[in-house]
Amino acid sequence: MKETRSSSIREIAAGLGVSAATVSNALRGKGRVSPAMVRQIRARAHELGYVPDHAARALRTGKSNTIGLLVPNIGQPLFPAFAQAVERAARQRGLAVLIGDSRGDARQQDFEITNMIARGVDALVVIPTRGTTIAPQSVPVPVAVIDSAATAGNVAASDHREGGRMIARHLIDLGHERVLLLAGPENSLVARERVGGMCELFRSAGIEPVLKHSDATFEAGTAFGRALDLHRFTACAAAYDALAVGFAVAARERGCAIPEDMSLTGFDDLMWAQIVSPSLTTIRQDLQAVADHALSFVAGETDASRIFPIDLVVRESTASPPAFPRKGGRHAE
Amino acid sequence: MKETRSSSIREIAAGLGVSAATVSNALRGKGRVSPAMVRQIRARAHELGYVPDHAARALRTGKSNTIGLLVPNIGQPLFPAFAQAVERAARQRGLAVLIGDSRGDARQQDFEITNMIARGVDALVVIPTRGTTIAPQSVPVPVAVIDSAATAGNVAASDHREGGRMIARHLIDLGHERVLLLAGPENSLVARERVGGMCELFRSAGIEPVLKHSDATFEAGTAFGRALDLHRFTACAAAYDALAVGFAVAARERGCAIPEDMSLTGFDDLMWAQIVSPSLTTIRQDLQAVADHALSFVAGETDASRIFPIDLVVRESTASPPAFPRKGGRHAE
DNA sequence: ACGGATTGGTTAATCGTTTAATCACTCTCC
DNA sequence: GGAGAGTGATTAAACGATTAACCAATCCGT
Repeated sequence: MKETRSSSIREIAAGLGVSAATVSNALRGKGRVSPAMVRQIRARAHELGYVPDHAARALRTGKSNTIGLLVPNIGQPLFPAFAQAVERAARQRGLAVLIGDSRGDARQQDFEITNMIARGVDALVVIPTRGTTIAPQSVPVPVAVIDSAATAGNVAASDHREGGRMIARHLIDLGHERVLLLAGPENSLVARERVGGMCELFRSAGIEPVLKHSDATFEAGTAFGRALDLHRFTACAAAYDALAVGFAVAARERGCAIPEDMSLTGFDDLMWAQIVSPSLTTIRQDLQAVADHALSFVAGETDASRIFPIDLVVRESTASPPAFPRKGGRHAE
Repeated sequence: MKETRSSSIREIAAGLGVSAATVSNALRGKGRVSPAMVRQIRARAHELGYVPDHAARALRTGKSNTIGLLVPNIGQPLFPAFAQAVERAARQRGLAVLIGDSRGDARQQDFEITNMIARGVDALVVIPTRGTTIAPQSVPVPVAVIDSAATAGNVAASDHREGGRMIARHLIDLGHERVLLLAGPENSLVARERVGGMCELFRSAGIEPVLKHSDATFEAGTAFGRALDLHRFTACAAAYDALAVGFAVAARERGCAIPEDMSLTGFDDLMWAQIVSPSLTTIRQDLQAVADHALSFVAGETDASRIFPIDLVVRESTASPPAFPRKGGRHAE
């Protein structure tokens, strides 16, 4: 009982006694067709519920009006949010989004890219999986790589380094001097930027943070929270929210109060950040802006690569260190 | 400097002095081609980096090897997890996934559906947005609707009703008699099933829960936690994890300890559930199983609709009520 | 050695749309 | 009234892969 599949352009043409070309022209407002005819054709097309065959158009024009979006792992909380932003930006331009998940695997990433190319996407938006890099010249369509500002060929990114600086400045202003830095994966360019920004400012303030590398997971955060000697630090700055939240849980288990005994910061402003208790001071990216720019890049509207400002979101997890003359206090600006 | 775009089938044919048809046959192992020729053709195709033009193939065969996935809101945490499961199931079948987000809007949902049809998807997997329903006969491709078991035309679903029963049984076994039920949106079929399952069992145990409807959001949970008289209840069962977590935060603010003063349960086992403190007793769906069945349905491998079992995950947020002779205790089975 | 099957291929049509090239008119202007 | 300029359409050739129909050999059994 499946409905009769949508009528072709020739059906409309036949019904009106004109040629297929005229219908095509009328529908798209090109060529030379009398206004009266255009109206008739449009009306009939609408009446028949005509929708152009995408494959045929793609074959003829070489454009599929589809872009590919490749994320490292859509299971991780930040990427769906980004996918949503890309999807919105794409729809505004009449583009559909083919989604791919590289599952943190470089080979899978390559496979997905060629697969999407084969499927005729007009462009790609890629968030490279850790430790990998995309060579745009090896891909026959425009590619917007979204990674760190320092990555060669990067097209759009948040200013992770400045975000790192903001976190460090915030902690320094609060009076912290002994800080633990959960630095995330060593081979992540984004993490490197974040950590780089923090270290830069800490050092310029005469502070040498203690760096710990790990995966960017909740569990890794928990492990550090359990293993480390927490009394050595008055603040812990994590390169990812997940690390921070994991650390918080373990710290609380050990009777370390946040922010009273130790301040804690994250990075990304995942949904968790507002929910956990105490709510997390963190950095928020403007994902929609990044996505919009990526789309306008692959659409050829600009050829500039851009770095987007980032926001410090101060919540409850940061305060001045225990024995510190209050300067700002708990809900510091 | 974009690479020369991939060669066509005729290019291979010309280079080997055979016809295009033979190349097509050789590449796909159909028709009659000598083994030697097949090898030659395959070799040359590989050497030229040939990839079949997807649009052309789709036009000719009417199959795009692409499915559309439509979710209500990819920003909400459960759907990305599901999208990942669908994507995996699709890849196993060599299908790509076109993703759409109906943003909780029925009109947008319809628009996305026709849009995807127009793009030639072979099938659709749809999680209907609340209060809407999909009429498969109005869609010219196979559709797997994933909703509640009770929905007409539903193809794959978790057994939300049984999940509700499991929660209720768990709370009853612990000895709770005064229970608050955060029932989620009234027009959500899934929520209705969950709540229905709980009520069914509570009532059969002589318990009449207090129902409160709202959005399935963290904020709504918080609002209830602030507004209600918590002393009236020994347990709160929420139809969604987000509601439960929101409620927990507000309850704690008011000095209500979970699970000592009140037990709390969620639904969905979002990542949060293990992270919040106390960790949340909740229900977990087997998303991969649901996704796999949806795919095998639209692939025509089965025409049965299936309901999948669901798991109770007992964590720290449930215990026997305050003045109750211990039966199970805090970490009850 | 001859009719029929089998093998290895070719031809040509087709999917639905776009687009350059062309055509048949009707105006207009001197 | 005839040359050009518009106007409103038509024709036909793509786009690249698939596939039914056809054809030319070769093989086999009797």
